[in-house]
Amino acid sequence: MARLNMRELALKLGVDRATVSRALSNDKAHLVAPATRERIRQAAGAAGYRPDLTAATLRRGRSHTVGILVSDLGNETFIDVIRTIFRHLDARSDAPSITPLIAETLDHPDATRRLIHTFLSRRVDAIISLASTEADTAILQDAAREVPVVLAIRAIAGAVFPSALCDDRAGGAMVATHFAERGHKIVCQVQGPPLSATFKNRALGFSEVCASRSIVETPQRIFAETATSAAGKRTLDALLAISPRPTAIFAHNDALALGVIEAMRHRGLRCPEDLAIVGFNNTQLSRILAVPLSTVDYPVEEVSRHAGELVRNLIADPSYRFESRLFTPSLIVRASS
Amino acid sequence: MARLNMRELALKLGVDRATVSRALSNDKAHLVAPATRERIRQAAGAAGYRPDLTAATLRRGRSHTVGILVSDLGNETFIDVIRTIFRHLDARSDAPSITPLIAETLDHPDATRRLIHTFLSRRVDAIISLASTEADTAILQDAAREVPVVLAIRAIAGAVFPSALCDDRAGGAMVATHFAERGHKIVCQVQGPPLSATFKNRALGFSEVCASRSIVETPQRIFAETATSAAGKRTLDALLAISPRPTAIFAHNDALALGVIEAMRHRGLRCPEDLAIVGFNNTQLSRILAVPLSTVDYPVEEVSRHAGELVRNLIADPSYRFESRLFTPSLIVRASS
DNA sequence: AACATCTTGTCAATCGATTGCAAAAAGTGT
DNA sequence: ACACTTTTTGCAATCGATTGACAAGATGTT
Repeated sequence: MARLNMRELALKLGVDRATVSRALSNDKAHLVAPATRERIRQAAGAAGYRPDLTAATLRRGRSHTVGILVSDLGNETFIDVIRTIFRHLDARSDAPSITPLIAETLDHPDATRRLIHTFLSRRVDAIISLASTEADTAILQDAAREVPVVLAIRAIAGAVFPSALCDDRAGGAMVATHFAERGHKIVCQVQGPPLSATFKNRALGFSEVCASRSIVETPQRIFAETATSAAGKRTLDALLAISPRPTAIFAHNDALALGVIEAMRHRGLRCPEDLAIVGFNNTQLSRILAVPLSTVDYPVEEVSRHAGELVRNLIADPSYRFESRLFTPSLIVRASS
Repeated sequence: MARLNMRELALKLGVDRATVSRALSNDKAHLVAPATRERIRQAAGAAGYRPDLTAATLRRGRSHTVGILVSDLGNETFIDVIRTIFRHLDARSDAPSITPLIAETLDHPDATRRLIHTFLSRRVDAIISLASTEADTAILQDAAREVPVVLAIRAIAGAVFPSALCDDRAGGAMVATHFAERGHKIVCQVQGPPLSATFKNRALGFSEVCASRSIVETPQRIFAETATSAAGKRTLDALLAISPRPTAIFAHNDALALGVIEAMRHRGLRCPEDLAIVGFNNTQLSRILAVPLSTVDYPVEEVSRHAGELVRNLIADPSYRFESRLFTPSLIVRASS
C-alpha cells in the first residue's frame, strides 16, 4: 500500500510530472492550461494524492516550518502568544500554511541547544524563541547565521535580535504608581526567578517608581523558585515575617499572586483589606477569583502580531530591515488592590 | 554562506560520502574502520556539520517525527501527557530522538482533518490523538491506513484503535461512591461538553453508582459549554435554582470545580459545608486552593507510558499485536468534600 | 508566406543523505 | 607466494518534488 506519488499520478494522466507539479502549485499554476490544470486537480483530489513535503522541502530549500521555543508549555500566556503568532502567520491565505515545531526548554540551556540543532537539521525557515535567557545568547547567535531568529516575550540583554516584547519595566512601574495612588507606604514584590529578563524588568520598573514616589520597598527581597502558584503559596510565611509589614504586594505573575492569596485565605487574612495584591498577565484565573485579581494585561495580540510579521518578512527577505518593538501593557484594577 | 553538506565534508576528508554517512550513523558505524570513523566524527564536529534531516527522511522513508493532536493547549493534563509521552519515547537513547509535531484542534473536525493531512504530507512516523471525537472517526481511520494511529485520553466509541485511556467511568463511579459514603442524598453533576467520550463516561459511571446506591441525581442536568473555570462559574446560578437542592457536586474537571467554588465564595457560600465539590484530574490548582479540592487523580504516567510504548512498537512493526489499555484513576479526598 | 510571440508541456538536473552491490585492501592459513 | 576470507571503502541508484532550459504548437502580424 505504497502512497501515490507525483510520478504515478502524472503517468495515469498522461502528462509529465512537471505539469502536475505546476498545476498543483500556487505560484506556478498559471503556467498550465486551465483545462489541464482542472483535470489534474480533479484527479489529484479524487486519488487522494498528497504531495510529499519532505521532498518538496529538499528541493526548494524551504520547509514552511517554523521552530518555536517556549520555556513552559503550562504557561497560559506563552500558549496564547504561540496560538496568536500562528494565527497571524497563516492568515495570509496566499502563502502555503506554516507548520509550527513547538518545543519546551524548561529553561535548560542544554535542552535549548539540542532543540535548536534539531530545528536546524529539520531546516526550519525561522526560529522564534519565547524562552531566551542569557545562557542562550551564543547558541541563538549561531543559529541566526543560518535562519532568521526572532525573540518574543523575553529579551536578551546585550544582543540584538529582531524582537517583539512587552514593556515589563513599564508594567512594574504601573503597579507601583497604582500602589502610590492608593496610599500604600510599605510594599514588597514577590519576584519570579531572575533567570529571564522579564522578571528583572518588572522588578526594576517597580523599584524605580517606588524610589521616586518615596514608597518604601521592604529591604527583604522575596524570590519564588518558580513562577508558579505553589511557589507563591510558600512565600507567604516570609512575607508575614517582614517588619514593618508591607500593605501591598506586587506578584510578578498571576500564578504567584494566586498562591499568595490562597495562602492568605488559609490563614484567615483578607485581600485586599489585610494585604493588597496585584499580579501580572491578566490570565483567565485573575478574572475567575471571587476577589478578582488586579493585574497587568499582557499585550498578547500586539506582541504576537509583531513577532509574526517579523518572521514573515525575514523569511521572505533575510536582509529585511526589521524593527524591534516594545508594547506597553496596561493595568487592570480589580478588587484585590 | 551555504551550509556544509555531506558531499563537501567527504571531499574535504578525501573519503566518499557513503563513508561519512556510515561513520556518523548509529547503526552502520561498525562498517567503517575505527580510525576513519573517529577522524570523520572529529571533523564533522569541528566543522559544525549538521545532517539534513529532510534529505535523510526522503531517502529512508522515516522522519523520526510523530504528530500529536490535542484539543486544547491550555489544558494542563493534556500537556502533562504530551510531555510524558515524549519523555518515554526519547528515553531509548539508542534510537534517534523523535521530534513531536504538536497541533491544536480546538475540537473542530475541519481543523483535525487539515492537521492530519499536514502530518501525513510531512511523513510523520505515527500520529497520536488526544483530541479525538466521533466526528473524527473516518479521518483517523483513513490516516491509519498510512501510519500507526494511537489514541490517548479520549476514545472513540465503535472504532478500534490502539489506545491508552483513563477509566473515566470508574472515576465517575468513585466520586459517587464517595458521596454515598459521606451520606449525601441529593447530588448533581456539572458536566463537560459531551463531545468527547471522556465526559460521557464520567457522567455514566457517576450515574450508575448513584442509581445503585439510591442517591438522587437531580433531574436537571447542568452542562458547561466548555470545560473551563469561566463556564463553571456560570453554572452556579442554575445549580442553586435546583430544587430540591443538591448537597454535593461532581464537576467533570478541576477547572469547572474551581469556577463553581469561586462563584460560591462570591455569594458567601462555603465549601464543603454548603456544597461539597469533587473535581477531576488532580491539577496543580486543586492543591493550591485554600480549601484543597477533592479530585480524581488522572493516571498520567501510565497512560503516557502505554501510549509511548504503542507508538514505539507500532513504528518498529506496523503489524505489532497491540493491546489497548484502560488505566484506573484514584480518588483523592481533600477538604472540599 | 514568413516570421515573431505566446502558451503549453517535456526533459533532465537538482536538493542531500542512504544503501545495495561490488571492488579494493587487509588479514589468514598453507 | 597463493588462494581465500574478512574488513573497509567507493560507485551509483534512489527517495519525490521542483524548476530552468528548451521544443512544439498555437496565435498573431505584416
